[in-house]
Amino acid sequence: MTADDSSERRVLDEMLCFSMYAASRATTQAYRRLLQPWGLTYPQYLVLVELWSRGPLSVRELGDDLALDSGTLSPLLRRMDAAGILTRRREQNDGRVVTVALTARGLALRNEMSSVPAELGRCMGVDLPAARAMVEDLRRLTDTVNRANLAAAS
Amino acid sequence: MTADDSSERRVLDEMLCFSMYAASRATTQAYRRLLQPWGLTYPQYLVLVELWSRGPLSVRELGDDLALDSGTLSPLLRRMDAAGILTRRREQNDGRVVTVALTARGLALRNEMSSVPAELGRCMGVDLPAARAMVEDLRRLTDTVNRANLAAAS
DNA sequence: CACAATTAGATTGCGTGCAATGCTTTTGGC
DNA sequence: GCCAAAAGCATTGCACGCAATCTAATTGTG
Repeated sequence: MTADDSSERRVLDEMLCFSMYAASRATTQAYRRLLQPWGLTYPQYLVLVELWSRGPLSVRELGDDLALDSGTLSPLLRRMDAAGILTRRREQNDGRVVTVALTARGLALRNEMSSVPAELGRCMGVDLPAARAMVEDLRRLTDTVNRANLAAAS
Repeated sequence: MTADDSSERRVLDEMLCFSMYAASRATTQAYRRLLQPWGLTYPQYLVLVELWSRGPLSVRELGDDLALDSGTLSPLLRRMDAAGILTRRREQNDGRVVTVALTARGLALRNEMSSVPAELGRCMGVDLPAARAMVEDLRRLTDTVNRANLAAAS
């Protein structure tokens, strides 16, 4: 690796981080607009998508899927509960576990909001093969970074 | 486009958003660890990088570069000011503008923190051509989404 | 069975992000 | 010069994200 490569690396690595940071905020912004009619935020929508596809889940399972901890999920789920979208019930057989389940209203949202993914896809303007490739790259990068974070924590 | 393509599109578009969201949080987490010795957050580090490379900037110029508004930057800059990293001075010739400039301490951090980008690059495990391609893809996507957001706002 | 260790959630505290609003200063139209 | 419009920033309010801590319940070990 030449000295030029080495210095371009540094700049590019920081640009890559910033690009992901900026892209994530821009798409969250798009979601904010699309979800506004239902008064939902993007992470709340993610919870909905998980419950639609997987059925009732514990807070821990939700957190594993979305990479969010109880410090984020507890108040978020409380708000969605207050909005009548889901219920939280402590399990009988294991009093530590709280199971999150959609209400009829939460289930009904699946049809009401069926056009959201397509609308969002239009906003991004990425064709199918490119989207596949980006998802693959981002996943690999996320896995690598998470492993580095875990290794450094121990 | 077949029906299968159409349904894969929807899923993939949502996966792409989530991938960016997850990747952004994972890298921010890596930065959190690397910046901990200096008590800095990732957006604070971004402000530092901007001021290192471009010199004193107004709050507006910083906000344009980082896509952050005064609601985020004002308290952030206040904290960095309190930490002795930078100063905020209202301009004489235009009383609306506040110019942000690094202190000697803020400038000194450039050398102290010179290894941060390389450390972060290692965490991500992406080679140079792949990083270039990802930055390009993410930029284009961000631009497209931002244009869609602006168009919908008007 | 007793009891330490573990697990699942909730809570607290702090720093973003961002919409909405307010204030001050400057600019542009007349 | 006057005054409405615009620009630049600060503040408020709310919802994340996440570290740290706490509580309650369960599990594992002897």
